[in-house]
Amino acid sequence: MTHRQPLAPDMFDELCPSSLLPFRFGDKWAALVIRCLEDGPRRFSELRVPLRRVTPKVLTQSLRGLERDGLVSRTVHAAPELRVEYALTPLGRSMLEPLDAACAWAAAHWDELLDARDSYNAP
Amino acid sequence: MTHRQPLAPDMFDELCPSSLLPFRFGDKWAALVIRCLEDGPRRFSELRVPLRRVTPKVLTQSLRGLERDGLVSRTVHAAPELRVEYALTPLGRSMLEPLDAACAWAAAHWDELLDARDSYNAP
DNA sequence: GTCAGCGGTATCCAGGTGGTAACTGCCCTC
DNA sequence: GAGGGCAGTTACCACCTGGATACCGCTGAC
Repeated sequence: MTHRQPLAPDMFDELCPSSLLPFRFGDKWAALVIRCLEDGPRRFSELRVPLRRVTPKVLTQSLRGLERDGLVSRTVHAAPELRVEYALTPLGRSMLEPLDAACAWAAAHWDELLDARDSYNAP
Repeated sequence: MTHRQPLAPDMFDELCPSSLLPFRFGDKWAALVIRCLEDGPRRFSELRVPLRRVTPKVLTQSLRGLERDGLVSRTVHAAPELRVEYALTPLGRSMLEPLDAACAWAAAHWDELLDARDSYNAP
């Protein structure tokens, strides 16, 4: 399986910072990484395109965490050139379901959430 | 609406520490608080029973966060005696859906997750 | 008048998370 | 043989979260 479209640099520009949401999947960037891997394996440098706010160190951390939990696999192709591919494992793919549920909730209640914060800060 | 059963001290003893899961809802204790409020409003001291590992400061923090996000309401009854009740708002109740999705995923894949960690730490 | 229970606060502190900046080794191309 | 891309690593640092401990004001019961 190879991937179709290159990842766009502004892929997550519209997305609310995950720190605003009342839930998190894995560490700060894990959910976005999983989204990037949704339709096929990606290389390290490929992931850095939409996640350009993340430094390589932090991206490595996040990927190692996902790998440790068996959600993402890491494959090194040494020849003909160095090529490291990250892909969702079946377990990782199964996590798209709760992730989608969370995203759907956030999309449906985003305005309520913002209103609640506003009226709490300035009542 | 009043609550039926008192909360048991060992309510969450079996539950895996949320830090082991690849996702979190709100802060460390928020998901458990929401579960406690699932079938009716509860008092501060009532919540402390199953959440006895949480100090009052931290529980207050968590409740304030949930209140700020409009997921939980706080009502003070001054008479005849001081009585503070926390309850799920409709928004908070709507969050049970993604929360259940996450719990179902965790229950279904808990063993895989543990295996993945084991084999990562000792390959 | 003292004491317990309620619903918290105040203060301090340790550890973890995320970020910056710079650097590395390897291969390939020019 | 110099430079550039790939896939990171290293060292350092700031902030935030969560926890420990102690304390507070109020009320009602004894």
